[in-house]
Amino acid sequence: MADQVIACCSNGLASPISRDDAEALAQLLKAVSDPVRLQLVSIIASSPNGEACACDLTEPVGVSQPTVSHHLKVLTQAGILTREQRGTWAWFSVNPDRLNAISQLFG
Amino acid sequence: MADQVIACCSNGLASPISRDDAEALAQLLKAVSDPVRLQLVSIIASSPNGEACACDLTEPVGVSQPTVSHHLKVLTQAGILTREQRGTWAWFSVNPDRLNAISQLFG
DNA sequence: CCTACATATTGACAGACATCGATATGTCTG
DNA sequence: CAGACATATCGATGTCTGTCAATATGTAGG
Repeated sequence: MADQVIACCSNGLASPISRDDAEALAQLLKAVSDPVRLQLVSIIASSPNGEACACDLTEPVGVSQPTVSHHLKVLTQAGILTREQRGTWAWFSVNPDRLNAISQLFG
Repeated sequence: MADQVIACCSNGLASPISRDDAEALAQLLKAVSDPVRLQLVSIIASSPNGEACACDLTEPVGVSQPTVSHHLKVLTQAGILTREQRGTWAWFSVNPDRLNAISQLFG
């Protein structure tokens, strides 16, 4: 399982990984392998309270609203972002565990 | 510059990153966002002396020789692998700095 | 309920990419 | 130099993906 690969000390690539694990990890990595999505994550992570409204994300990244919505969905489905509806607005925050998983894979 | 973003403590996403930085980082991340490439890196990293011959890489990942060659090229061009020709054989080793860059970005 | 606004979905399209078979290039050995 | 073998390149193909305009859905406020 990918969770074991991601586990503890030294990095998760210290022993050969199975195709299934590689497949799961690649899916997680793909989610952050896009410039717009990296910008979105960095903006959300550095916002007050660690959360940001979708309404404030379209302008700084310079793509259309549907495209931002699409990227937010990809990141949310990958478990990297958490979505919370608050009235009219959708607030997104970063899931640190998911990012740490990537960090530990290569660290 | 991407190198600054990758720099030190806490993670590199703690402040909003520019499109150019995001573009450079995404390119690096894309290189490891493929199941076959993740397997290749893990196999090489866990080999004796931290290096492996291309001849030993085709079988374990289960794709054709040209495809493996292609993936090795992508990883090498991204600076993740180093290629060394030794007679008939090509030996590949992992560049730890490059992986640490990713680790610190998310750590 | 109707209007205004925020967000998501749909459909279309262009570009990127993983993969393969065929072939070229390179290197050693006899 | 010829044959064997390792690796890279080429060309083709099918699939995935980022993007947008148009539209739908949802959520207040008057």
